[in-house]
Amino acid sequence: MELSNYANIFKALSNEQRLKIFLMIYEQCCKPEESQVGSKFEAKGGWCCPAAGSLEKAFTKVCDCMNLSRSTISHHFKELQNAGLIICEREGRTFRCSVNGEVVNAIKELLK
Amino acid sequence: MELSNYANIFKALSNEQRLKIFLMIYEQCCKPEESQVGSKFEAKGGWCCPAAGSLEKAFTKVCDCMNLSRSTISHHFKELQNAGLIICEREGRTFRCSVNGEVVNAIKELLK
DNA sequence: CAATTAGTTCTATGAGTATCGAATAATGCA
DNA sequence: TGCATTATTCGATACTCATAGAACTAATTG
Repeated sequence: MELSNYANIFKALSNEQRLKIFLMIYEQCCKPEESQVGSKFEAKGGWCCPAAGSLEKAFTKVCDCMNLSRSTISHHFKELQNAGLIICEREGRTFRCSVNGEVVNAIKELLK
Repeated sequence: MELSNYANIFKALSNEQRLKIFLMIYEQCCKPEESQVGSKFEAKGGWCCPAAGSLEKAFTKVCDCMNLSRSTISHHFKELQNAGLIICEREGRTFRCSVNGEVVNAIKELLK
């Protein structure tokens, strides 16, 4: 991976609101046990992660947790996807979202 | 550590030039074996890391490797220090610089 | 097909960032 | 003490970013 890719990943995580969005998704997808109890984040009606490793209705749920307009949140999702940090697939009217483990590992490798 | 601290750390690494500066210092301080041979970065007259874990004349050396004005590089050093990623101490006319392991570990912990 | 729900795109705006060159300060040496 | 070296600060500029609201598109459901 190029230096510029790493810079883009860090850029995606450099905004506090966007970092929060990423961590919500990360927590739900990669640490579901922790997240059900005492999560730093709260979703109306609970989070629920039916398929392991991914989060259904991710956009909707994130919107419910944050004081940002939907357009801004949409923009942040795009940035996270462009950086390769998350992967979203349409599921009817909503999105199922998962974390790209390879990218997360790349960060860990860089700082090994 | 607060979410905003993490965001600041990522912000410091989000600019490609600044990331390069950080990685030069990181490589010299934390992976000296690798860096002496076949480093991605080159310093006039070699790097040399007399005291383990720190890099002498860091600013000067970084300036020699990069096509940026000294004022810009100075600014980038400040950002890296403010984020807590590096620690610089004056040594005569130059600076000895080291990586703040705690902050690096905090990133790894966040993505554990 | 009409109505509803979910998310996107466009446009505007204020704030922040990267960069440089010039002026300035700090340090050590002759 | 004066000079050279090293780094910082200042001011300007062009650029990027975060954000909201309005208009729009896509999918589902009655």
